[in-house]
Amino acid sequence: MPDSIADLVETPESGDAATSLYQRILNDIRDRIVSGEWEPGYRIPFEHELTEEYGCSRMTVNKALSQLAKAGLIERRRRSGSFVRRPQSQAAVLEIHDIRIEVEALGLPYRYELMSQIKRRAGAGDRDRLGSSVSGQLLALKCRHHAGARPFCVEDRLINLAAVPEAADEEFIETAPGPWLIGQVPWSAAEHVIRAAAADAETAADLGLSAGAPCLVIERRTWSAERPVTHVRFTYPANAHAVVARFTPSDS
Amino acid sequence: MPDSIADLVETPESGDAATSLYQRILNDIRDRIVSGEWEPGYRIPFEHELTEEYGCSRMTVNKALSQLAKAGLIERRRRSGSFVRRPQSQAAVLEIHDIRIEVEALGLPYRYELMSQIKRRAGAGDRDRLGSSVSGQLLALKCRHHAGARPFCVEDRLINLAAVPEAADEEFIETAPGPWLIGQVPWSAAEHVIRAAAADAETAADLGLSAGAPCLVIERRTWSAERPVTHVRFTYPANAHAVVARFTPSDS
DNA sequence: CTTTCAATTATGTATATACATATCTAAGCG
DNA sequence: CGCTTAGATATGTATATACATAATTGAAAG
Repeated sequence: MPDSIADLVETPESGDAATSLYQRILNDIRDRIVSGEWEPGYRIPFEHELTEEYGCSRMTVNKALSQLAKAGLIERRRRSGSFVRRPQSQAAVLEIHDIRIEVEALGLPYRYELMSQIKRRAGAGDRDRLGSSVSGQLLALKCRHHAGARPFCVEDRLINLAAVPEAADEEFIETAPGPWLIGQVPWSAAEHVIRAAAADAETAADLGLSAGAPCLVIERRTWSAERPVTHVRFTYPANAHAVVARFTPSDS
Repeated sequence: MPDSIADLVETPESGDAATSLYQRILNDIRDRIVSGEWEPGYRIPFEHELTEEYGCSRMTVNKALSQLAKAGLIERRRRSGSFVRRPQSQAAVLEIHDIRIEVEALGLPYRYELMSQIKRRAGAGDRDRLGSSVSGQLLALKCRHHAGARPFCVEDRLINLAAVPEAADEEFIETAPGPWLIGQVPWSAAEHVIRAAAADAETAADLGLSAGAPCLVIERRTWSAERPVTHVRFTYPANAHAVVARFTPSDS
């Protein structure tokens, strides 16, 4: 496994309380590396030293170190020890954008349209999107955002009613769910997945494209206090949209 | 955090003899997932079944499955079993700028290939990419990164020789320009643009796609001390790649 | 008929142990 | 002095075992 450094990031659904020992060891070492306390080339303590420090077995320490090695943060050499590798780069911050502002910035009139709204019990597919911990009622919305006369993007959203019960009484006819949610729930963490995909028949019809046309898909999962709040998938026609992220190493 | 996809890596020369058992189990399962034999939602055999099949202990099977779970290929649910997740790359381009690590994190052997290398004076199109302040010599590179037998992405790069004169003497046959630059120049700022696009004829040929196929394009401009260093455009086939970014408000 | 609770089951983590393997160190020999 | 060899050392993988935890099933109680 391997992981990428992204995998080393604590995901919101993994609480802090329930962390296992090997995870704690891993976090401790990772923190010392990314904070710069242990610089590249530094030899981190041997397994048997960490074993003593944490009062655990070598297997537990080994699990933490193996995963750090797979993540590329350290390099392990038999007989020599484990060494910090060159510093990892920073995570970029993507802004949570408001589509209205985006459209109006283009100088086009913005229009929002609710296409469907269904309240239902969470199924397996929903758990894929919101997180496996979700059970109970949720709200499935499909909306369309227009720029001038043309569709700008379609929005396919799930809202966890256990986290946001007020959403059940909201109509979402005038207000888009994104801005409404921001006013309701303070989010504590988010995850973006950005990818390209060919438009399926439904999406193509919604956006006025031909099936198979390239689209940019942005999915966002949001948590509030460790609890999944919403999953949303925006589908934009290619060329209508790009994501920009700027960052500097000094940010962290 | 995760982690352990590093073990998903199959070294090119690795036959069956040199690989460890847990790695072999991991590869077997991964292959069945990526080949489509086990579709998303499929329940893979329980640990105790794999224990029997491979004639090993549960810990060994568990190591393989845990790493697959961290790699995001499967989802594990207590009491229910382990299930194939819908395909989703966990590569984090914004965090890891090294495609080798990205490919290896997917458990595939990595290969780099230099396709062309041209030294020329900056023109108008180059200034669009590197910034208007650029004048003088620059290096234009085209490379291809492979994951296993298939092209993973093509890289189209400009290097400002005024900022990195050493690049003129580098061959870039063994080393990809990305890792080389990181070792040469400390970057102080970067900007990413991520978008979807239809493959043009040249890109389609390079990636083994049909023209018009949806692709994810990631462009990055990097500066060192206010001076443009490089502009690079990575083009990935859709479905082969996604960008993941996680963040919390406290980061910004 | 519904709710509650205990048993079952699969995974999650941890331990002690064992042997393999790579590599560095130092002793021994020509 | 240079080369070979044996030991020491740290990591790599595997085992058997144990108990914890989460989720589902089914039986008992209301």
